[in-house]
Amino acid sequence: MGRPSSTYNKQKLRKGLWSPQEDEKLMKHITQFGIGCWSSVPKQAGLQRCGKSCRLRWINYLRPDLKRGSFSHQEENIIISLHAVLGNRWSQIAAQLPGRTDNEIKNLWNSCLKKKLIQQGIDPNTHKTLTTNDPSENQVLTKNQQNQKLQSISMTETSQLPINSFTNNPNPPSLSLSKKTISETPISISANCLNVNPHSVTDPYSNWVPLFHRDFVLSHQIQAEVREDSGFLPVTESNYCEKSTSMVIEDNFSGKLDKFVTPSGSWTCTKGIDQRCDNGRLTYSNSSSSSSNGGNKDFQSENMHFEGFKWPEYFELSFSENLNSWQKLQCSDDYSSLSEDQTDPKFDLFEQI
DNA sequence: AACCGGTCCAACCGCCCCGTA
DNA sequence: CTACGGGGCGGTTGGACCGGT
Repeated sequence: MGRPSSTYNKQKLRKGLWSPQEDEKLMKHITQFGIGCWSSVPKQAGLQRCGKSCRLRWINYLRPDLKRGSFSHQEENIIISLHAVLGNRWSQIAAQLPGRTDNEIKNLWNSCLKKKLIQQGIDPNTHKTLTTNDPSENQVLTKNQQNQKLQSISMTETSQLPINSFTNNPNPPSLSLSKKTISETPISISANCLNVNPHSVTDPYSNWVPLFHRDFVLSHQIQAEVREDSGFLPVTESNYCEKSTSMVIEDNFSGKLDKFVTPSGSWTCTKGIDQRCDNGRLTYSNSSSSSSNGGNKDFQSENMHFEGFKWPEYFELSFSENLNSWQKLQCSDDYSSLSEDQTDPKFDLFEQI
């Protein structure tokens, strides 16, 4: 037996566009009572709508954290890149774009981005050049084939994710992970370095750095200019990490980030080693007495531990202007081999999580 | 001014998955 | 195990809007 059915939804329900009065009622209700059982919202809010309609209206229009206005070039590139990896999984794509809805992205894709890619000679379905005559290139993938593709994904099909401007960004830098595939058997692993390729060539249209993960999309919203002779990402914002920064983790990710290391001092996780995240936010504070200002600072994440998925392979990348995509130059298994080596001393540390 | 075709997007529809009893 | 309802998701649609004739 499910939940008791409501006679309310048997009444004549309104459809179509929402009036400002209806918006106001729904907004008032959510503001007052929060998001709960959508099926009971129409009755409680005095709306002649079905619960689903209310939910949709809230998610796609009334939600206060929605970003209005047209998509930026960066956002469009993210969508194209993520679509290459995820296909029409709009909700997962939307999860990488704060303030944007799956519906909005879907509409943008169908009305604009598809055409844009075709104009560039790229098949919007396969994200490969349209010149190929191989019929297998254009066929719809089966679910198994999709999974195989996700498992052995190449950089031409993966993401180029933005590193936003520190200098102009008043918000604390954040880092988010979203799960793209789920390992059949959860694997506890550790790795000793964030998989940021310091030698990445910057996107000619922006300062994006591709952060690639074989099984996950790593979206890194920290702005940095890539310095090719450096092992790390130099942070240009003078007061970056001055007080605290945070890490947003999605998809019930469990893991921890021990510390950032900067020339001016270490950053340690204030919540300690047992920190777990479930769609939560971790906060870090600077262990050094004060951070120096001015100039570039290198930072590195150390001892990043995850469970339930494999640590990514590490790729060298280059941006191809012709193909408008990132190309894998070479691949190192250093991290994946480390990650699966349970004799690695850091593995014990991870086991404590 | 009226008509027409194309574009865009808000909202609906149908399906699926999950939790509950 | 089954039935049922809620919620989420992707595909589709209908109407508003706009530019051209």
